[in-house]
Amino acid sequence: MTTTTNARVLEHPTRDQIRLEEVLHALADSVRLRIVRDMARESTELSCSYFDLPVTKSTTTHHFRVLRESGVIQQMYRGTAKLNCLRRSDLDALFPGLLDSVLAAADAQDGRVGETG
Amino acid sequence: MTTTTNARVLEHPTRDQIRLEEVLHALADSVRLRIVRDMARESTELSCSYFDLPVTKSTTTHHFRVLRESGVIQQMYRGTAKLNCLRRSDLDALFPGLLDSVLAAADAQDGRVGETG
DNA sequence: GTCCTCGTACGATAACCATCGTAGTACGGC
DNA sequence: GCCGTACTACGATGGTTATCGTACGAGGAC
Repeated sequence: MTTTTNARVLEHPTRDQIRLEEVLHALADSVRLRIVRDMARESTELSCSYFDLPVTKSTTTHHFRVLRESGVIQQMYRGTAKLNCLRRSDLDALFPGLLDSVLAAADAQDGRVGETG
Repeated sequence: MTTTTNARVLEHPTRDQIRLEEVLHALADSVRLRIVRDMARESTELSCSYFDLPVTKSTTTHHFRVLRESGVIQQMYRGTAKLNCLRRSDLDALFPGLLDSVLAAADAQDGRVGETG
């Protein structure tokens, strides 16, 4: 079935459906936290292949889906690529300060662990 | 072996050993988030049995251990009871604003979901 | 000493999850 | 139409976790 229907519709939770526990769970994985940090740093739409992750592509797909379904990121297709961006306004509206403090904490922890130099 | 050694010593991570991912994971469970919120509200040492949780005692023990080993709470024995308190100063020093934003987010979500009526 | 309460340890179990490999679909270039 | 790139779907797998029940230990009350 070479369906030409653009079935490439990605399910996202609405703002009201975003749950704190799921967001925390999404951020509690080091691979996903790294994705989120990269996205916050670039602050533009990035394709999945932009990220150089220490896992295979299928695992990458899995992590992006967890992030999307928890409401942390938004994904959209553009040609063969899939663009990702943080749902900053939604997260900031629901959980003021949460994302920023997580990002700052991750940066601070990198400094503590001392992988940067 | 009825060892009378006070082996009732509880392992806690030092401040430097606390890892953001583990803290987020600890907070990403609804039972544990509830415990943390109750502790933050009372802001005093509470025994495990203070909390009216929808799980059995052994599961409660498990959740308290996860919270302790991730560095979120401190536990100490006093007689037959075990007292718990948040490691606020450690968490605030490592992850400024994180705990407060999580607590505020949990309160806001309660308001949204409207279970308080 | 005898009980009671509080919490732990251990084993079991079922669910979840991070990971992979392979096979497949969607889209753009030629 | 054909191929390559980007990503997905599916099945498998091994590890972690949330849950329970039962049996046990530690300390206080009597």
